[in-house]
Amino acid sequence: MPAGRHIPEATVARLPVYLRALVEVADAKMSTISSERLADLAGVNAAKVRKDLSYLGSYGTRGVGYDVEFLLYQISRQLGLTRDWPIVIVGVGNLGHALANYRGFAARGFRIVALLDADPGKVGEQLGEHCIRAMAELSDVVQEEKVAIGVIATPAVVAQEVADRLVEAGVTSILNFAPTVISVPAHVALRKVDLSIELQILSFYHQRAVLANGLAPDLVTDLATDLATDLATDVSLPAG
Amino acid sequence: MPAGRHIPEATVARLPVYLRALVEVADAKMSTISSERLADLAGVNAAKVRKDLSYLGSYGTRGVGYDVEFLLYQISRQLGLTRDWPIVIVGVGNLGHALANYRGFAARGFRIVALLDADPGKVGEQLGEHCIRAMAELSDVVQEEKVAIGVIATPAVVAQEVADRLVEAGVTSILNFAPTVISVPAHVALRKVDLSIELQILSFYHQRAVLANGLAPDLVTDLATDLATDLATDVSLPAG
DNA sequence: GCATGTGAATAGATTCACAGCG
DNA sequence: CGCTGTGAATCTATTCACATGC
Repeated sequence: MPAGRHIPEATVARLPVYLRALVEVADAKMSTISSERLADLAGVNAAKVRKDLSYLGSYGTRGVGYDVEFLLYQISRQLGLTRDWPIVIVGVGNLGHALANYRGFAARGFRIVALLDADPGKVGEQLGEHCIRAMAELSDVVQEEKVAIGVIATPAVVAQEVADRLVEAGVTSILNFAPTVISVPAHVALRKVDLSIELQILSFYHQRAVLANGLAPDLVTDLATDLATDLATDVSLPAG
Repeated sequence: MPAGRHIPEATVARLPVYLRALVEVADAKMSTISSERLADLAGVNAAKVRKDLSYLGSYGTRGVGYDVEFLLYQISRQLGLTRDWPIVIVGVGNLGHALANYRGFAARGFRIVALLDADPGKVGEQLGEHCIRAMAELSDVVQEEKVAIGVIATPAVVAQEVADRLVEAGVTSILNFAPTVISVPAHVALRKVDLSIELQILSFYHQRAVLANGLAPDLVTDLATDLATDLATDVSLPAG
């Protein structure tokens, strides 16, 4: 069967994980791999691996497994990683810095072609092999370098404006690290990474576990407060 | 109705987004908000907001909306944000640096109590108000400060070992930034943030869009290659 | 024999649409 | 009348279980 259309979102999100596992397996000179082994490496179960891979086509061999190199190529191709993608990073604070130095991008074909910042004090500063450029140059850079993806690493307050300017300049995919919701036209792909939200989600499950294990003497007071809260309707909030 | 049990995972993941929106709304001195308005601010639709909030309890008023302060408190409480959570960050490279300086953590009650690194060259170095400590101190710090959450910002190769040591020291929630799958006992909550995976997912949708718009003359060659690939079975892979 | 590939079954999330209530 | 709260309907994702084919 020639690769079936419409790969589910959840599957797409797992392909990069399989890809990484396969790179390791290939480095270890294994030439085939079973769905079960790949599942272990990817931290999922074997049925999911098989279903996911079946969306790409029937690339395995029954009784044997998947050819590692072949699968590597197919997944790379699906993810569009057989070519380089030029990216720009807007906002060179702590996070922008870390992103600019992050070797994982280059390793997967994401080539940083420019670092931009609105702060005139930063413009001109050298960072690795890049010189920080002014926001005014955004449009030119995007056009000249055919930039596909823009990364927003600015403070939240300016994130929407930066997104607008990226879109205006012709960028059609955006990765947003600013801790705020931004909106873009329908034709622009948008993903977000929010560091403090991840911690808050963890906090939820952590608290849940603590409560479940009865290990939280100091939570008892809070439960009392909660009860009061459920009965009363007016509550003053500890400053957020 | 007193708050119903079992909040779905997808809902939990959105609560922090609502929380942030509500903080803004509260700052703007609005005292009530409709599901529709909150949905706009959070970038979702109104039905979802109502369903999500209904899992916390019936906290709205028909014909009016939700009381902003009250909702803020209820969500904070569910997320366990009415108290401080001591966290440790392991690995003070580029990312660890950025995380240590990230103000969003403190703003939500995540108090960094220690920065640790395996590199003896870094130990002793001052970073903000923290002095980088040796890995050997992990266990003591976790115990003394009752650390709830460990953040892994190390290279991938040592991430599993760091996770093991965190668990051993008594940490029950882990946020992993290292680009690798790690496994932890069932009682430990684990979340991951993978920067390069996000870009790869974007790349998929980007490529998809480009193909759909017929804007990719240089992809034609690739399609030919694909076809050949589908017919042949042996393929050499551009180095990953 | 053994591991893939996949329909069918189940579980989970989203959306619809409207009854219920301030 | 307006907006919440929620069953029912729909859509998406996961898991099961086994026929299929090397």
